[in-house]
Amino acid sequence: MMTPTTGIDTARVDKFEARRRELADAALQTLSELGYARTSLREIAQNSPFSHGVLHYYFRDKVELITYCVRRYKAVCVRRYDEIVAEATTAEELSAGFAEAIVTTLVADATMHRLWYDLRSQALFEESFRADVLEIDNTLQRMIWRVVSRYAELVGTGPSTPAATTYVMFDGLFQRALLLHLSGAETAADELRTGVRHLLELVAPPDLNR
Amino acid sequence: MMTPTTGIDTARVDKFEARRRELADAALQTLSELGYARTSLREIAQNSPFSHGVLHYYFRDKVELITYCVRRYKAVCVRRYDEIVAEATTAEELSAGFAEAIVTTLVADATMHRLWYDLRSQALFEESFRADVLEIDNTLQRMIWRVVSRYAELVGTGPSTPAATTYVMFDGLFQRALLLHLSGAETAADELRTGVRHLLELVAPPDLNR
DNA sequence: AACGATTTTGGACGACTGTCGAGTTCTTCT
DNA sequence: AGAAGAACTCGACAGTCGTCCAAAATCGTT
Repeated sequence: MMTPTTGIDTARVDKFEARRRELADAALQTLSELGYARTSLREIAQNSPFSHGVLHYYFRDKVELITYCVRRYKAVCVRRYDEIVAEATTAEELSAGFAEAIVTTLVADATMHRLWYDLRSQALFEESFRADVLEIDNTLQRMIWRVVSRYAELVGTGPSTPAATTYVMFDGLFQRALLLHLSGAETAADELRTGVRHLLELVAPPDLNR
Repeated sequence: MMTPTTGIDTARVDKFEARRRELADAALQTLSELGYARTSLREIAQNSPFSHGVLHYYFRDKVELITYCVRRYKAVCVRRYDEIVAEATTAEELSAGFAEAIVTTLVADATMHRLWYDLRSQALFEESFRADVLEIDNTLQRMIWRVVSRYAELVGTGPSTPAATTYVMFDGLFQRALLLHLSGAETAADELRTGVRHLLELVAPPDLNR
């Protein structure tokens, strides 16, 4: 017979999880500011209402904290991109809306995006990060695929490129734009906008026989 | 009147530079193994015939060493890609040779490539890395552009995409393949090969009116 | 109000970091 | 051979790191 889940137990678990999230958010804040290599547990704690000791009360060690952060980042990420997927009725509308949304997040959430690329690079070295990174990549890939598929549909054709390839092309475009933007290039946003629109046309070419 | 450059002076400078290169190569070895975040000066020295103190004899501080390493990496990189640029006489030959060369370096030089992506991510946080990273990126972009231009020429058309966009698409493709390869996916190499060939066709579509 | 459990604090620990400099070894030239 | 300078070693330094833990504070229940 299983132990029934009492109300008090779930309340405790909820509170525990809430605090974990709170600490993870403070950690994400610090990580996006300093980067993985320069972020310490004490620095994270200073950007939170707690002392540094509490981190080991809610997380076994640093790896578990960072892993939890990466997973949490994904939630933020998906939400962000879900907002991007517009309910456009024409190809032109979708293309313009999508490009605009990407450019907006490039500028508004630059530090969070650079953290993502930092952690993805860490996954090249630390095996413990790989599973989560690959999962986030796949999630983003599906997002992009939905946009491109819909665009191709509106244009009256099918995507000319596999989902995986399509995603990495958009990702490469964004990554480069992020570096330029953080380097102070005012042209970064504009280049990204035209790049995205060009790429959309490329992977979903207008059906000439329509 | 300028001070004439004596033979002995240049010999000393040469020796000094030679040792700097030697130390930088040891550092690159260690960096590619451990990643930026986990590499210390002592660890670098242990992967060299010298003690850790010597690093401050040849480099002012850690930043100068790493910067020198990045610049040196570029030299290796360019050499590598220069080998890739084949003297193909047909589009098919060039496409096959280029794809094959990329797949080969993906497997053979995986740790060096992951170091590059690590350092490029660091440039998102540390301003001191940006100039060198951007320069290397531009160099790689020109390499890719040469291949794509030549391919388009052989196909009898012009590239359909600007140089910057073309580069980041190939780069995104490679970056993803590297993560998959290091994660143990045997399919990574094959996917990269087909991805590269597909992308070549995409950015330099065969001229149907020829 | 008082008790036990949970949560939080902050100091201590050993290990490691980048940096520095005094001393030793090796080169080079007269 | 011996002096002068360059090249190198290695211990010391002041910090910082992740981790742990005993004590204090807070909370929920009676």
